[in-house]
Amino acid sequence: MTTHAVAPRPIDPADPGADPGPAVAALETIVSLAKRRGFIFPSSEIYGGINAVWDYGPLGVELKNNVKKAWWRAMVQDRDDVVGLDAGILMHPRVWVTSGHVGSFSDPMVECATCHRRYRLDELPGAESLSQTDLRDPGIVDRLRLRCPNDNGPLSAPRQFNLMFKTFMGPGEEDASIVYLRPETAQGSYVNFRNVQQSMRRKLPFGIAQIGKSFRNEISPGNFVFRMREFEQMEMQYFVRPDEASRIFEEWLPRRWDWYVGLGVDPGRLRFREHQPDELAHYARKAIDIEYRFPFGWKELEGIHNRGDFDLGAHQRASGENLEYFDPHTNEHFVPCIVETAAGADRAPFTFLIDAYREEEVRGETRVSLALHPDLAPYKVAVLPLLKKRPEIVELCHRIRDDLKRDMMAVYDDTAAIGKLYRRQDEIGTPWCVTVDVDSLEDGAVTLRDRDTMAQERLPVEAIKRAILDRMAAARG
RNA sequence: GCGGAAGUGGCUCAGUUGGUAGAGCAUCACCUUGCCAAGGUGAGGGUCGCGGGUUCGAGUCCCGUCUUCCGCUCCA
Repeated sequence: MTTHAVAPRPIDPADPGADPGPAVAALETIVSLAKRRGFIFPSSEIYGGINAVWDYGPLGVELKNNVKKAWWRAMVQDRDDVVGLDAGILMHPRVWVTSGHVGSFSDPMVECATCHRRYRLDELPGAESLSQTDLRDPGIVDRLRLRCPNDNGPLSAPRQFNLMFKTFMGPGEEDASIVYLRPETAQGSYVNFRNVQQSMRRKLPFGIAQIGKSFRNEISPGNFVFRMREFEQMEMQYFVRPDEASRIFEEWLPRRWDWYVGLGVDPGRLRFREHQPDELAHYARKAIDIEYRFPFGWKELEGIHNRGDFDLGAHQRASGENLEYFDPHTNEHFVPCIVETAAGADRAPFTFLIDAYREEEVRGETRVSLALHPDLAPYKVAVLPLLKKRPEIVELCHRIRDDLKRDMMAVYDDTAAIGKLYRRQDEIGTPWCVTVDVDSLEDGAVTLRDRDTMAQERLPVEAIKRAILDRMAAARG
């Protein structure tokens, strides 16, 4: 059951959205920390790197997996109206024709030689009604004497900007075997609508949740992992009666907002932004983004879309298969409408990282900590010896760590003085440390230290795991 | 894709008019200390993004290329 402890901010399309604000960490700081501490590395770095791809390091993959786990928990495990799916990255090529991606993802573009502005050829005055063949004709610009609307400069021949990655299915590189890497996971849910609905005996409304990689040849990737060419999505497609679509769309807004806030994101750095009619995607009836105030401005974190019956309707027409739903209560047949929540599985961890970043001046030194929600932290607990000279202390540390490891990510470290060991864990967001000292050997008690409050509590060794699990449950609310 | 800026140990940077690559932090070892980045001694780690050119000699000058950042454009 979802609670709404935090009221969503009102939608404010007039908000300029350019002010990154002073409270957010600088992008370089996050990039640097991410690399230094093993969260995110540039891909193929020893070869000079590859544009717009980043690799998750040992801590990054824990964080990202935890984010995906939290999303799956909220979306599938906690709900009885949403089921999971893991469709292929490769799909039948006709899927992308039907979805509109082949058409509007591969626009013929022309560029002005003097001002370098670019235009969709079919949107230039005088070219609106050209056929697909004409739009691909290299001589079309000269033939129609098209000039740049901005400065009347000469325009280049049309070039294809296909945002989909292509590859070849089968050993022969013939045209017939070209397939695309999916640019979104959603279509896998749509083409499996009937399979899921029938095999799981679902009645409307119900949803299909998917987490998986998608690929887009973005024109301008960048801002670290914000826009990558290979990225991961967490998408949920909710199938509804047409007369309920608007109401259900509105219901998902606060749910998704609360998910971020519940995992620790400062609501002051979140906002809703509704798409204006002229920026709506071809499939969308209504679209509202949840935006986060990144170091580089307000940017989309997640999109919530009322897609109407565009998707199943289009697939039904193109495939010739019946994708209608029969409502046993009203005896109606109809094509379900879809409310979609589409979140970035890279943007979300990125956001949690930025939002959790804390700096504090302590005696001239900068103390960095990541106030990550316990569910998201790569390590839940570090077991540390106050002194490592006594073998019994090290041995007790290992015993405690091994026991904790059965239930959570736990780590042992003894390569520095205790203060430094604590701060190392602070910097990677470990919420709790367990410290074993000489007294522990006598009284069987150890110190449990909290990352955010630095409060210490003395607990019997046997009570440590229960105490941590209780605190994790409490943090989950 | 265009324009601008920048690439030097893991990170942040210094490196004079071309003359054998440095610092701080980090990492590791040992000694010391023992609850919040303590101190001492030492060690490892860089063919200066990559490729070519000029030069007796290039981190430094020239060309190309890749990557990152900023702006424009674009953006499901």
